[in-house]
Amino acid sequence: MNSQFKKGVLELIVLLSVNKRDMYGYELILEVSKVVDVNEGTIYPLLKRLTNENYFETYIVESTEGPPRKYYKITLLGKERLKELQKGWNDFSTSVCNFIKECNKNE
Amino acid sequence: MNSQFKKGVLELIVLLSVNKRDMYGYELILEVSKVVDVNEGTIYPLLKRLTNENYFETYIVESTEGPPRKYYKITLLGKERLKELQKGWNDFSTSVCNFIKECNKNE
DNA sequence: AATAGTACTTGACAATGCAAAGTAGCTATT
DNA sequence: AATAGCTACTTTGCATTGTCAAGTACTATT
Repeated sequence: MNSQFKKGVLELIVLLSVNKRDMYGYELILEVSKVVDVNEGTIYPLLKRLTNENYFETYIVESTEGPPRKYYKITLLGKERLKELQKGWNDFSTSVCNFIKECNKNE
Repeated sequence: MNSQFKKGVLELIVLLSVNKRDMYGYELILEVSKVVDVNEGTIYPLLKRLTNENYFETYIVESTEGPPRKYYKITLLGKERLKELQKGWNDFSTSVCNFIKECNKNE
């Protein structure tokens, strides 16, 4: 799969997921993987970035199945960012899809 | 606009455009700009890359309106690449859109 | 000759994703 | 108790692609 397509979109997918309910990193990797293939080394740094940008808050919860889990919770700012990104993706993807349709029409 | 979304997609748009008919760089910038904002410094290097990868062949045509134009013509290999990219984009964008729908359903 | 539009080139830079390696805790099997 | 395997997070170096800005150069218009 063309990994370039994912650029920027993973942020949207992660924001959407955490917006539904608080999640921890490892769980998010499994969740995001349902949509697109993704790497550990992509998600964890992304979560750190989104936390630094105040889109997420975090808290630790002990686990009986392994090491403690760092949960991510979306902030108000995060919800705004999500809204913005979602509109951005929507506009972008529909205009690309329209262009593709136009191009394939004349064949 | 989120410039990350464009990653990889500009290649698709350029391939689609040149697949319709031979075009020169400056013309392509105007064409691509109908779909998404794009920069000179993005398109020309991209055209060079696609030519190096044998997706395009080029030829020069003199112009009475300015400097000579370098036209790009898609190759057989380019057509295969286009097909592949188009399927890739299609799969990717529909799965992202489905995920977004799923997430927004429960609200 | 000065300006504006056409046309192409290039270099330094930023953002994001990937691969790989490492740390560490827990559980089950041997 | 030692090993393996799963859970969970971190970090570093790298590749790719897009942006910005500056520069070259030709043509037409004022």
